[in-house]
Amino acid sequence: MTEAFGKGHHLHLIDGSAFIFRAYHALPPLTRRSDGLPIGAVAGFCNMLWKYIQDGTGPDQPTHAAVIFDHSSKTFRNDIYPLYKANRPPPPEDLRPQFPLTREATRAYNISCIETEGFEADDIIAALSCKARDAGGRVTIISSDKDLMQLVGGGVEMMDPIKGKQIGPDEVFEKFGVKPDRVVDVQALAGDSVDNVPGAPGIGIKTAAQLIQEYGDLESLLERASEIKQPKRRQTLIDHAEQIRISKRLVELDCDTPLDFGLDTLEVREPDPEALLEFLTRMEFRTLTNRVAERFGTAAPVITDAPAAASDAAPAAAELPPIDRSGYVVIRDEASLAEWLAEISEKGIVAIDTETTGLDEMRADLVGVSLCTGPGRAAYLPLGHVGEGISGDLFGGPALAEGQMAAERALAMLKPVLEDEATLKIGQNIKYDCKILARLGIRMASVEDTMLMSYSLNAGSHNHGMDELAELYLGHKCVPIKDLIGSGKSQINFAQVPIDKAAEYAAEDAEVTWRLWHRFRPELSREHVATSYELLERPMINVLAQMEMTGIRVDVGHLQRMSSAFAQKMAALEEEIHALAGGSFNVGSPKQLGEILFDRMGLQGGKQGKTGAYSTSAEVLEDLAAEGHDLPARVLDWRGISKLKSTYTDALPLHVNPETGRVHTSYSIAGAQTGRLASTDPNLQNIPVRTDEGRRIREAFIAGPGMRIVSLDYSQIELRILAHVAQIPALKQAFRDGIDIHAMTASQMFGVPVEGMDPMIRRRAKAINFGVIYGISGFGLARNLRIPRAEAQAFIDTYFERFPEIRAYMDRTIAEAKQDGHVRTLFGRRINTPGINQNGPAAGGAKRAAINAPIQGAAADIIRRAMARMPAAIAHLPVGMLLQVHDELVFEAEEGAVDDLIRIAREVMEGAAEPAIKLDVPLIVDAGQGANWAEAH
DNA sequence: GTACTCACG
DNA sequence: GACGTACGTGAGTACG
Repeated sequence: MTEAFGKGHHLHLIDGSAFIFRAYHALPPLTRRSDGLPIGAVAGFCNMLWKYIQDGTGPDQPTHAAVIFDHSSKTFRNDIYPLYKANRPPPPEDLRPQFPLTREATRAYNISCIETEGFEADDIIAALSCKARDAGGRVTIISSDKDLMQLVGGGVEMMDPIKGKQIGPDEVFEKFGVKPDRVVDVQALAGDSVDNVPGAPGIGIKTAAQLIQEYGDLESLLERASEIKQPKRRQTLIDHAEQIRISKRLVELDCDTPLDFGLDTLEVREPDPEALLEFLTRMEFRTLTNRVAERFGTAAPVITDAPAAASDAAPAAAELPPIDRSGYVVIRDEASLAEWLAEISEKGIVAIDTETTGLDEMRADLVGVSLCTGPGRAAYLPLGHVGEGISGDLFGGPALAEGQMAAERALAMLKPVLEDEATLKIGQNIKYDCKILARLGIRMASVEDTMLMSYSLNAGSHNHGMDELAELYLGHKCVPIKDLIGSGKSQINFAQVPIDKAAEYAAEDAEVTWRLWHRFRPELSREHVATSYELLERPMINVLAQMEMTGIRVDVGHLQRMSSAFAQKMAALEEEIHALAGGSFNVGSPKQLGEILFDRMGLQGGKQGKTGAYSTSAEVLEDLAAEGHDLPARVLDWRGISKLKSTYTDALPLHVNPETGRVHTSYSIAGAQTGRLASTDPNLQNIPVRTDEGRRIREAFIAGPGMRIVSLDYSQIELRILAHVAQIPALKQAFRDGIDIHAMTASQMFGVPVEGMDPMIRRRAKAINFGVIYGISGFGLARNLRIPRAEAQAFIDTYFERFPEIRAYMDRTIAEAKQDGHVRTLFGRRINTPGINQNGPAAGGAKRAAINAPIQGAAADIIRRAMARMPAAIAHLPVGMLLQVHDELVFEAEEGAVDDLIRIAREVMEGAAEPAIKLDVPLIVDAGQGANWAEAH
C-alpha cells in the first residue's frame, strides 16, 4: 500500500492545455513524415515533458505529479454566464486531432493524466492544490496562467515553464497589486477579454487593485460604492454590481471540485521504456526517440520513411503467443471489479465489448461486459444472465443467475473510467457499445474502433467483421456465436447462456480486439491512412450514435392507410393478370411469371442467368409492354405497388421503437467500399422519391409537435468533384457561373444553344455525365438511354473529344490503381483495388469501380466532414440531425430555429472540404423545410 | 443460403 | 474480335 500524501511530499501539477497551445504556437506546423498527420503540438508537448522529467532531479523534485487537461465539453461556468469564453475561437483544425495524442503521450511517459467533464483544468488544479496543502504537503503548479495565481500561498507556488521563473506571493502582488487571496476580486472588477469575463467597464487591473486595497475586499467595495469620490467610477460600480458578482464567480476557482481519486495515486513513476519508445516511434519523433533510448540504455527503434512491406509487419503480431482462453477471469464482486478498473486506469487503455440480448441497440438489454488489458489478460463481467432452468420469478420476469454483481453498482463503478477522456477504450464496431451504454447513462469518451482502422487500411480488400479480421490478421478462429446461442428457431438470447461459457466467448472477443488494435495502430501511419482514420472515420462514431438514438418520427396511421389501399389495388391487378394469363399463378414468382410469358404465351425474350431461368426484370417487361402486351404492363404495376407495400408501408411500422415512438436506423460506417454510409434496420436511404405514389411514403416521416423537418442536400456534388479532380475547364467554368450543367454538356457536344434546348438532348447529356462517373461504356449508356449501341458509342466518342481531360483522368486513375493496388480520394481515403490487374471481363468491372471510387468517395468524405462539424455548429439551437442520405442531411428543428439552422448547416456543408482542400468549383447546398420529409425535400 | 428484383444516391 | 458491362448500397420474396 502506498503511503498517504502528506508532509514531506511535493505535488507537481502541470497545466496540460497550456503546454499544448504553447507547443502548437511555438513550433512550425510539423507533420508526420509518413502520412502528413499534423503532429507539431504533440512533438512540442513531448519535448516539454521530457525536459521536465530530465530536470526533475535534485532536492526540489516532486514525489507526486499529474498533467491536467481541459475537458472538451462545456463547463458549469456556461450555466452561470452563457457567453463565458464565447469569443474564443475554436482550436485550429490541425490541432484538434492532436489533443487525444497528447493524452496518450502523457500516459506513455507514465504520468497521471486527469480531466473531468464539466470542469476546467484550472478547477481540478485548484482542488488538488487545496487538498495537498491541507494534507501538509507542498504544491508547484507548472503554468504561467494568471487565472491560477489566486491559488498561490500556504505551500502552493507556481512555476513558469518557459521563463523558468518561480511565481510566489510577491510575483502575484507585482502582477495584480494585491495578495493572492484578493486576486479574484481584482479579476472580477477588471474582467478578461480573452475569457469574455465582463467585469466592470472602464476598470482595469490598476484601478481594481487600488479599489480593493482601499476597501479591503470586493463585497465591502460594492456595499460602499456610493462613497467613491470619482462620479463615473462610482456609477459604474453601482450599475454593474451584479455583473461584477457574476464575474467573480467565473474567475473564482473552487477547492471543492469533486475528485474521484486520492492524491497518493499520483505518485511519481518511472516511464516504462518500452511503452514510451513505442509511442515516440509511432509519432516518428526521431531525435527524441534516440534521446530517450539513450537515457534508458536501450537501442533506439528504427523509424523508416518508406511504408514497411506487409511481410515486415506480420512478425510483430506473430510474436505474441496464440490466444489462450484459460486465464480469463469472471468478475463477480466489487473488489475484483475495482482491481480491474485500477489496472485499466493505470494502463490508460482497455479493449471493451458488451454482450446484449439482441442486435438492435435501441432495444437490447445489457447482459455483460468484457475487458482486456493485454494478451491473456481479459475478464468478463456478467450482469444480466438468467438462471438455468428457471422459468421466472414471482413477477413473471426471469430470475437472475447467481454470482453476478448488481448491475447498477457495477455500472456506477465503470462509468468514471469509461467516461474518462484519458483512458482509451478500444472496441470492434464500438458505436454499438456506445449506444448500449448511453442508454444506461454512460457516455463513453476517447473511443477507438478496430473495425474502422481496418476499413481505413483495407477498404476494397475484404469486409471488417471481427471474425474475419481475427482470421486474416491474427490467424485465429473465433468461437462462433452460434455455438452459444444456436441459430434459427431454437436460438436463445445471450442472457440465457451459462456465465462460464459466455465469459470465454466474450473475453476472447475483447482480447481479439486488443490484439487487432496493436496490429493496426502502427500500420495506420505506415500506410498513410492515419489522417483519414482520425478525420473521416473516428468522428462518425459519436455523430452517428447520436443521430441513430434520436431517430425520426413516423406517422404509422398514414402508412397503414396506404397499405390497405395498396392491398386492394393489388388484388384487383392480380385478378386482371390471372385473366390475361388464362389461369391462376403467383405473380410474385419470377419463375412462374417467366414460364407464363415465354413458354405459355410464346413471347420473345430469351433465357438469362446461370440458373437458366427467364429474366422478368422491369427492363424486359417494359420492352414487352411497349410492344403492346397488357400482361407484362399489369405485372409492372403490381410489382411497383407490391414493393412499396412490403418494403415500406408494411415494414416501417414494425421498426417503430415502442419506447421512443420513433424509427431508429443503424448506419454502418464500414459497409460500403467507397466511404459512403449504409443504412440498415430499416434502410432509410432508399425511401421512394422518384414516383408520386412512392413520394407519399415520405409524407409519413414527420416532425414532432412544434417542429419542422429540414432537408439540405448538395447539388451535383459528384460532377463538381469530377470537374475538380479531372481539371475540366469547361465544366469548372460552368459550375462557377452557376449554369445548367447538363444543358452546357449537350450544347458543347451537339453544338446547339442552351436556350430553347430540346429536353431529349439534355437528357442524353445528363445520362452521359452520370455515365462518366460510373466508368462509362457504350453498352451501359445504350441500355440506359434505350438507343442503339453504336449511337451510344458515338456520343461517348464526341464527349471525350470535347472534354479530353476526362479520358486523361480515367487513364491516370487506372494506372494509379494498377501500380499501387489502391486509389485515393482528395481527402486521403484509400480504397484498395485488388481485382485491377486481373485479365478478362472481370477487369472491366474493377476498372470502372476504380474510376468511380475517388469521385463517390470524395463526396462521401465531404459530407462526413460536414457531419463531424455539425454538432458543435448547431449545439445552441433546438434542433437535431436525424438522417444522412449520401448527399443529403435531414434535421428536425423547432419552428423558430428553422432559418438559423438552414443558414448554419448550409455554411458547414458548403465549407466542408476546407481547409483540407480548396475546390476549384463552389459547393452548393439546396435547402427545404416542411411538416414532413416529402415537403422538405 | 442464393438468386432475383427494385428502392435510393 | 470476343468477352461481359454502367458505380455504390439493403431488403423482401421465392425457391432449392
